[in-house]
Amino acid sequence: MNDDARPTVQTTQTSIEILDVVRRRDSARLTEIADAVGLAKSTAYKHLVTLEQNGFLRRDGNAYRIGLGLLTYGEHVRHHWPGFEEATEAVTELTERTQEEVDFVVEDGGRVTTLVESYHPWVKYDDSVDTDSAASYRARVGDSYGMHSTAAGLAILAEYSEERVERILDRRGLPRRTEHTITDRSTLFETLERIREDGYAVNDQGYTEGMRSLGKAVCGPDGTVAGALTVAGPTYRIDGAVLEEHLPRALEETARSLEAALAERSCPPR
Amino acid sequence: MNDDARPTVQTTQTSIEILDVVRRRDSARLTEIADAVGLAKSTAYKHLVTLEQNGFLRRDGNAYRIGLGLLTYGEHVRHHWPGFEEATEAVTELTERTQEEVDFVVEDGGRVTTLVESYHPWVKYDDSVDTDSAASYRARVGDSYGMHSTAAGLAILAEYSEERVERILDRRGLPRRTEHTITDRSTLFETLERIREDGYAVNDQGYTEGMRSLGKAVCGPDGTVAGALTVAGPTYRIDGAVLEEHLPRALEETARSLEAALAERSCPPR
DNA sequence: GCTAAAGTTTCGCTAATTCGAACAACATTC
DNA sequence: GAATGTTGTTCGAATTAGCGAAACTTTAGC
Repeated sequence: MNDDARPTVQTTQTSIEILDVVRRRDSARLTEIADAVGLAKSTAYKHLVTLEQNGFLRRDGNAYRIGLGLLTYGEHVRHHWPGFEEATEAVTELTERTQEEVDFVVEDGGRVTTLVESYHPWVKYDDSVDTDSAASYRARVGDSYGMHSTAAGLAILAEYSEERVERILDRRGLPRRTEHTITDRSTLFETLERIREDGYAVNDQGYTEGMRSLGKAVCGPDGTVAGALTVAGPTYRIDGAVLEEHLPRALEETARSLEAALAERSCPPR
Repeated sequence: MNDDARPTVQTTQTSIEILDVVRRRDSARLTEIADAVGLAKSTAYKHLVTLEQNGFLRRDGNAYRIGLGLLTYGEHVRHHWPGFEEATEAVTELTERTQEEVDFVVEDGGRVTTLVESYHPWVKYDDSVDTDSAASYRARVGDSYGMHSTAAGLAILAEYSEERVERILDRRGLPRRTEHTITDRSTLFETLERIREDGYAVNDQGYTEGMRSLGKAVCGPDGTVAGALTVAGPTYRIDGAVLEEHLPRALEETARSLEAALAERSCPPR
């Protein structure tokens, strides 16, 4: 049936789909899972046992959750990602300077994934206004987003060739998140042009209503894009001189020093 | 061949073994992987394609590494773990107070896994002495350890029934890490008795030569063990009054306030 | 430009996954 | 407290789909 070019292993695919169901529901039981992926109970059961034995799932009574084994893999990716240490320092520095939510993201498969986030005790949202929406929409390590709906993603796209951008669009489309999300290609390419002129990207509530963010691509020692730094906050604070001068300058300077750190790491001065 | 009681899915098991190989080698190529798990190249190839398509692996040229998809799962576990927020606060508080490496760990399958670690810029090791060994042996989120070789693990074991401890020992044994590791059962049970008297566990270089740590079990609202807090540092600093008075008191107080926070979370006062 | 090694595809065989049904263990309901 | 429904677990048979060997293509080294 599946005449897709690339050879795959369906059993593994099924196991992965089960993991996906469990993650999305946070907790799921056998019958529920079997229904969701369209498998016989007995088959799903065998998958669950296998995944549990390897620590990919954790069983609590008859409910399955994601297991700690996957934590080991996740942290491995982070700590072995080229430039992780330097990016963490840059995020810390920029967080202290701006007192806003700062993240470092990387592109993967046409989407951006958060690799480093502000250590949260430092970032306090004003309790008086919409704390909930702002706080609950914080980027979390491991979260991934469509590139067109985040400042960081736009900043990265602006560095890519037109055909590379097209390929990503073909694959991922331009799904709408809010009223302000860019949803057609011509607007996107105009925005990218603007970003190249300014040197940084602005995303005005394109992902979350009431949140504005700035992003700037960071190049690695080989000249290719290593990722992007992003600063985000509520619209009432990311405004005026902060939006147009203060944050762009801070972003620019931190990005530059991060690029320097990355270059130094790859060819140490000694 | 496999006459183990529990029904499993071998294909998935194979995929997991491949992931394990890639993680341990940090980066591996097709032939290398096929050899390591004892598969034909063509078979391994299909697994690799499947895992890559799902973001479990990332391909850089012909080298495979762990993919960002697994980061999503890993962070999900952390943030959905009952009491994660409270444990993070406790770790931060205890780190500031002690200025040493602090972790919160949980038991899983007879081993302990680090769920929260000190945010590292705060903890600086004295550059004058063995920085390398101490710094490189920092606990990292997702790392797991034998319970008998860490203070946190011992503290948890001391709360378990004798038969539960026996079951864990049967499964995991008492592998030696250093000259000081507890490797026989009678010594272990004596140590556990001592821990119950003192109210906290001390691990004197049982995991890493030159590192000493203290651990204290933390109970959840239901009375069962939720995890353990641990403070670790080089032997020259974890000594004398610090070892016998200051750290035990800090650990005790933080553990108590964490238990209070966990209780409050499960039955909010409103 | 040749050789060697590595990655990719094809294809038949057989082992292993799959499903359905039967069994056991709980909860729920009357 | 018996009966009924639901959920998890085991078993067996049919067939799918995972596996390995070899052919093919591409890349790397000399």
